[in-house]
Amino acid sequence: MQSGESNPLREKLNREMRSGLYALFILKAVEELGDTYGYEIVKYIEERSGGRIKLRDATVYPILRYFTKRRVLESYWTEPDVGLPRKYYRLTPDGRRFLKELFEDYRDLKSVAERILEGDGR
Amino acid sequence: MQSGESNPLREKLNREMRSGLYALFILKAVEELGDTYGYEIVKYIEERSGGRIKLRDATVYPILRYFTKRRVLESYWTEPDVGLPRKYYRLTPDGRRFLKELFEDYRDLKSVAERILEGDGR
DNA sequence: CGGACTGCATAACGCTGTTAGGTATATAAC
DNA sequence: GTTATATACCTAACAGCGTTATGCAGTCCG
Repeated sequence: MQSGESNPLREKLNREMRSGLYALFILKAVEELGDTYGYEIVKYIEERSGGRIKLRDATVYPILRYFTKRRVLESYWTEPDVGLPRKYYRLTPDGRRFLKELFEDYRDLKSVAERILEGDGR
Repeated sequence: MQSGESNPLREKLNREMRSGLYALFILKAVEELGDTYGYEIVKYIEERSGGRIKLRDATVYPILRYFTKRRVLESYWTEPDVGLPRKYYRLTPDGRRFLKELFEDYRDLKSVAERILEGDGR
């Protein structure tokens, strides 16, 4: 994208690698930002990744609703005097624990991937 | 699985995180093993990951064919005097270059994930 | 008044891995 | 001899995901 890539197969596999981390990125963003909303999450991840991860809103909003349904997040609407209504999200206590577990899994996967791909630990 | 996990949501997100790396794991296995075949790839990855990554054959064989169609891999059958016929795969020259690129992308994603999740580099 | 940015939502689509089968040989256990 | 396990490959049906495309709507700038 920013580098002159144009290999469709490479881009496809890149998307696949990234997409598995979206849910974790979003939860982490909510943890970092405190009470926050979809659009801000997208911007936060984009900025944090140096512009390398650009989530679509059609990716983020369903994930937020999905987590809300499962009590990982909770949400509420605000009606500001000026501007559009916003739907805010924050981690529930269960969600906080869940994010910790998921983060451990991520670390574990990282070490497994390093073993397979970079020959560490053997 | 081996640890007493039984949180379906956690398992689902774990699967998603892992699945994005399958193609890369398989290509890396072919690079490491030289001429090799599906069953051996599954065992190699399982052993290399300390039993944490167990690919299904129904996952691996379609991926091998997919890469073969795109000239990343090439394949040939062997008819041993004893045992079952095997379909061997190896990297093509293009495939070798492609794997290098993909490996760079993986390293890049890893660093981006660390920036977002572990607060490195900021 | 038009464009860019903000802010949320849903439907249709394509692509993946999973699940669940099928076929087949070799070997060890009972 | 028959069952179980390991080896070795394949395909079809399904569920789930992100992408694409589209809609609505307020704010701000030129």
